[in-house]
Amino acid sequence: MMLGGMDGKEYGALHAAAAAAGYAMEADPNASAMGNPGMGGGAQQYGEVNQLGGVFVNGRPLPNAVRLRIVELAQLGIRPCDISRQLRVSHGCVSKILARYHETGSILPGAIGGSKPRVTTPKVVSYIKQLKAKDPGIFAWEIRDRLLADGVCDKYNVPSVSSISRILRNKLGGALYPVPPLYPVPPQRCWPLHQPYDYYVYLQGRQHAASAQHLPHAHVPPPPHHAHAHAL
DNA sequence: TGCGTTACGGTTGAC
DNA sequence: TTGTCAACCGTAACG
Repeated sequence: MMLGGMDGKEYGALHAAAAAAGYAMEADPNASAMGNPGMGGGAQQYGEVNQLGGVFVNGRPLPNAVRLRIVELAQLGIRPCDISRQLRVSHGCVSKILARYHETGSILPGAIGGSKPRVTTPKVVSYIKQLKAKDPGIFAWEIRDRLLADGVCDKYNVPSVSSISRILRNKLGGALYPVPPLYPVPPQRCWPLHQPYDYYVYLQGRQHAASAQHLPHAHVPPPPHHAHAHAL
């Protein structure tokens, strides 16, 4: 099937994204819950009904097929409000999915759940131990600077001063290695706030790792150019 | 009327 | 095993 207004390349890319998403209705626990027109949905299993009469599962992403359909219809030049009515998905949701598609090139929902990757890896801890052994009076923030300067960590995964302090206290033993006061402490920021896209990619990879194993390769959306423009 | 934004109640998964 | 936390979700409502 070829869609008007969309060349083969675009359409192929769209479906590649869907394929990478798993796009297996059977594999999606929500898929059969969608009894909406145009969704290819099966029998209603569970879920709530929105104002448009569409079925959704609160807290769970729309099935990939529906997400794909939204993008397809938009590519055909159909207005978001019409897509919303046709698929019985709230216009806010349509707007969100299209905005994400335009930004990342992916129809995939974000990774739900999980927590950020650990920054205090064994390598980092061992390096901190070395620094502390060489200079027992070193400040936590100095250690942090050294981790950056020596390339052990980058600005996105360097532990916070308080984390370093905790490592010194817990893993090195406060009695043996008295921890100097943290002050003066240079300004710092927390990891997820200034580099959300890295985390997005990390979680997305993690979440889809299982399903992507038997796919040629997962679709990795291009980094949004302003991913952290308003993240702070 | 169309649409971007946001509060809300919910789910998820690592720690 | 259980609870917490911080990410995500879609809907509904507002401007």
